[in-house]
Amino acid sequence: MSIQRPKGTQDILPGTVEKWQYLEDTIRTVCREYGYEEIRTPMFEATELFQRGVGETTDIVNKEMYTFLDKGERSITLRPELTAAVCRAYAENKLYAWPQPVKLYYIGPMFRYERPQAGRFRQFHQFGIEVLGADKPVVDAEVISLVWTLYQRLGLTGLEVHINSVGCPTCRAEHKDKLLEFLKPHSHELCRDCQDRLERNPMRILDCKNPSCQAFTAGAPTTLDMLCPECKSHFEELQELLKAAGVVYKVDPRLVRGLDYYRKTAFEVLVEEIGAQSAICGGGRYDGLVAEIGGPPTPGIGFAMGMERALAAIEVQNKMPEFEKAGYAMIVALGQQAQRHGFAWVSALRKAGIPASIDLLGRSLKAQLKAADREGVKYALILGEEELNKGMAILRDLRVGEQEEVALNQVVSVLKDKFGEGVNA
RNA sequence: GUGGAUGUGGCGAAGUGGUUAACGCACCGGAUUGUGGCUCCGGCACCCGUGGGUUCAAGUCCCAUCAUCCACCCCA
Repeated sequence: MSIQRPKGTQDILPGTVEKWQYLEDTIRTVCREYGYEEIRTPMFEATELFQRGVGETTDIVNKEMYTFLDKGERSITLRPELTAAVCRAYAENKLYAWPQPVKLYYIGPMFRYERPQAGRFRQFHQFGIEVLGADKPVVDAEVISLVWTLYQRLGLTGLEVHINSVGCPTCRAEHKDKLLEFLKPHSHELCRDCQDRLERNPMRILDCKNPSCQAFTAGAPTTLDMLCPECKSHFEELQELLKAAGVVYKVDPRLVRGLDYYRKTAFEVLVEEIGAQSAICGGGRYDGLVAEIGGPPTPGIGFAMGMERALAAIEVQNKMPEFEKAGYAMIVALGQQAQRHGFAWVSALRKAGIPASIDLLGRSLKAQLKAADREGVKYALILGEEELNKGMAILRDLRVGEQEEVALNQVVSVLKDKFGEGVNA
């Protein structure tokens, strides 16, 4: 096997696509119920969009982007996430002129250059939503409640919804000062990673998993401690609304999301059972991002859900439904003459809305029936020389094991009858 | 980028230096001429990720390389 798929990518084969389709269908249903509409943006964008939109200090921009020059010497990047792109589309297509807020969702592949592991891929899929043009806490609550509803619909249990507020630029700056003040004396005792973070993004030290760092930061001021009145009441109102909606959540003051654009609300949904990469969903508010990209000042909030991780969770919790193979009719033709007739009959059946197939390998009767049986075929229509001469066909019910002769000109109506309402369902 | 584990037919899996590389599943064919699901019989790896090396002899030892998996960083 000389050529294989690129590292961190997957082939989704029959037998597995059904699961994806199920997930996608469930997502679309919930989005429809919530009044969200789908948006599709390019798989690649100008590199600058992500540099500005996601943030120069983030790992995504620093080490995880698939970036290349196209033939016109433009720097292009395979989308590592979609929030920035959706904001770009909002500004570029002047969606701010539409009735606000604009409620969007997307489903599709994202690309990040990372070492793959359980729950992490170079090409992975996200479902996400973005609400643009609304800044009230109800929006935050609706977004979180949509995720909550989706997981319930999928039958998932034991999920933890963590919420936090990282404040606005004003209170965040204040927090940063206080935090540095607190950490400086301990700086040499922090782990090597946190030493770096001290320079780069001190807030992230708060969610360092290193036990000793956690010990040092136990009493550190959190963003919650420093919220300005506006941010504070926003966060409080959000919690009231979540309670009202019956969403079970946990306030996690140490929840800090990796992307630069977050303001106020940040949240995550965790599932422990799926491995080290347990964040199944992450999101938050990003007022200011649209303006950053060149649009009018526009508040926004959204989240992204890892579909591979969601599928993993559904799988470990045994919540994946069984997918039965769709029953169809199989034309079993014997000999060239019969095959020609049979070929015409498959077309006729299909035209009548009855799913039908015919042997494509020129196999023996026995082999054809065996294959039909394996594929879960309900009815086999056997056409041989004898039958053709009589203008008949044998209709065999493979489930029951009984058969009868049917006049060829009645085949369609008889089968239509047998398949009943299931045909077009 | 760092660390660990693994690498035998489509899949799972034996093989602890020495003749023709077990077995199970799957697949293909057959068991009186045109009938599936059970059973029985038969077939299916010039070769053990790749390249070197050690040895009279290697799937079995050594080195390198590649790939996959898991973990770290970080994230969905």
